[in-house]
Amino acid sequence: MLEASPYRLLARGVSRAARALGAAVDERLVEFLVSETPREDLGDFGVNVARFARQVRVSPQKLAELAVEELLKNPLVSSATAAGPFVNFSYNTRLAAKLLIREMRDWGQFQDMYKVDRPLRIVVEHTSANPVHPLHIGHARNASLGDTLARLLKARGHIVQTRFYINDLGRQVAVAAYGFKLLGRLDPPPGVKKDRWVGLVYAITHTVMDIRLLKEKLEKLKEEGRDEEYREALRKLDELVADAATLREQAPEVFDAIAEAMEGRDPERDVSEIMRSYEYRLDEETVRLVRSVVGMCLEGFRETLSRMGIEFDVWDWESSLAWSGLVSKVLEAARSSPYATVHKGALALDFKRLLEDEELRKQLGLPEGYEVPPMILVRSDGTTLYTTRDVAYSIYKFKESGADRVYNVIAAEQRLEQLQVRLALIALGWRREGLNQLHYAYEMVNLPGQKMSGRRGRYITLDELLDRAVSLARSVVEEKSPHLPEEEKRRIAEAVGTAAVRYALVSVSASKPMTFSLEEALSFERNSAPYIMYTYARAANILERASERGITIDWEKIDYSAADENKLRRKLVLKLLLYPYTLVKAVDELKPELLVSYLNGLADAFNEWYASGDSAIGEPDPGKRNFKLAMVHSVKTVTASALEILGIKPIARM
RNA sequence: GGGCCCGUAGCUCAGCCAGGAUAGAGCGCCGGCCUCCUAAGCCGGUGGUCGGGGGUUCAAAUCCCCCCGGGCCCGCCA
Repeated sequence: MLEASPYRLLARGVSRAARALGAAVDERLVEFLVSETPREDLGDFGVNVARFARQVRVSPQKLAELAVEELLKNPLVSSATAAGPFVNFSYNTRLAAKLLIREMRDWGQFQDMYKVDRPLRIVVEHTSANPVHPLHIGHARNASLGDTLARLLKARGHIVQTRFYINDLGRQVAVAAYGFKLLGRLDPPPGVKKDRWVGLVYAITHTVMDIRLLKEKLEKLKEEGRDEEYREALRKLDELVADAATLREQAPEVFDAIAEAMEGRDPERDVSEIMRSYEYRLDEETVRLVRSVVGMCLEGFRETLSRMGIEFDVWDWESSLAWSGLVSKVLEAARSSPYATVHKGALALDFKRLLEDEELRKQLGLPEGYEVPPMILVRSDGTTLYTTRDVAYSIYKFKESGADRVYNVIAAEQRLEQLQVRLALIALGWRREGLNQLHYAYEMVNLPGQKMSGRRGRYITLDELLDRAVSLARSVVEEKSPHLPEEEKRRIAEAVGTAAVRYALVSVSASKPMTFSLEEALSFERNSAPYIMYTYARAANILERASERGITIDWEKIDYSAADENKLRRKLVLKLLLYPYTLVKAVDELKPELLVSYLNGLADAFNEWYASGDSAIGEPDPGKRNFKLAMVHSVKTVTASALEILGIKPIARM
């Protein structure tokens, strides 16, 4: 069926015509240029062959005519014409329908068709949120993209493993742990979700510390008479105090307990001490404390992510990596490396000479003269930096999983860091790893009118967002399907609400900053998860109603001529025919949004046909009824498949 | 100052890598459609100097250069 796609048909036609003229054209390129014709009378699909004609040294018209001859040899092509430089053709709908429906009947075989010949072992690392506050909308974009990427690659036949990197050696975790130490207890108050609790303690601790620090700075500025800076700092203090007040409102006793316990201490030193003790495992009490705090947060993450259908194969602790000695190994390699340097008095790697390698620059896609600042590896207090540990983690990911390739789904703002890690790998002798670790970058998500800050506890959590989505979905269910049992209404609302969020997040290209509007994601109209799910439920319902009346599809007695009888049926058949090709393209280009827009188009075609009143169940002719039901079955099957890949569970009723 | 990403209809976005046939969706707005397999649906209408200016080309939303606007990066943060 992949070969029956218009892309392959035209590519083969053009390439054979060119070969007859003694030249070869790049079939991939032809495929890229295929498009639907702008007008029905021109045929179904076409391609402009002007650029290939130049290559073959004939006129575009001539090449187009030859390609037409080639196309006409294929029984799937009912007509083909040359229109100027364009080669256009129309499908033999009956044959296309027959091919389609036969493959759809045996779904397993259908799925095999878009698998690669040689599967790769691929790791997708995604989400990896700092375990110090609940997940927010930005993490949701990361998680949705990452999980969908993994599902896409799996559907293509690759062996995929998803991993979450628990970043527990950073300063932020130490601050959170410090807060809990000052507070003297771990457990959240009853009814408070664990990650929310960690987030609150973290924000309070961080903010109280910052206020202390800023006050000290203010005194100094006042003494030194630096008025302008003083006023600037004073304004900042006002903001901080306002944030602190908001935080205190949420949990006055907790706030006061932490603030009081901090009196007379040196919080900066305390936090550094926690970091050092933890990274080098100097005392078990600190280890237990940090692990407990992080563990609470992760439990919250898991809960939230599972609502979106996201689970991980492996959770990697950054600390375990350090304790295993792998980080030290990287440092040793760095010290004896020809790229080692001292930058601002600290051990660092200088990539200048590495980047002189033109071949390497090309492989990494870096232009000539591209500069990368030196990468500092160790702080003066002896602790390592995130980037350094990330180098060790990269090696670990490849080694542990036997991966051929690793995708890191990480915000675009970390581009430089991700590049430095790759360069460090290459510089230190892990060349294969460096070349095969790819950064899947995505831009930020904005909520209209929101400014978020984890440090200050200013954020809308993903939980809140999902809850709101579900409750909106709930009210629609109540309105549209009041007769359903309570339990089912609840299930539908949960499925639809969470799916709407997930779907919206992968429908915009990763490279674009997006504005997430819950209202739009939940518009429940076209172009949304609810619309697609509704379409699926509709198809499922037709088959259900049919079987209630004792009507089942007799696959041996399908009258394929029915496919030709009206435009809407025809359109639907052709749309279905495009699925495998679309899926392959979405995987190979790492663009889940292609699958999203395909699903929209398929749902449109199905709903148009449905609404035209061309009833399947009401069809008196058995052969034609078999055809229509088989078509409904195909829509249901393809929709379910695509939704699953997007991490959305279709439901039969809504 | 240097670098990366984004700018397409009132709003949210496809299309740009791989240049070609009157630039596509959805939302919004206006007007229709439930005795008929689920109306979370369908049909019709409305709406665009593709940020601006140059260039390359038979042909530019798409390629190149300059400029403007927005975001991000250039930490002994992650």
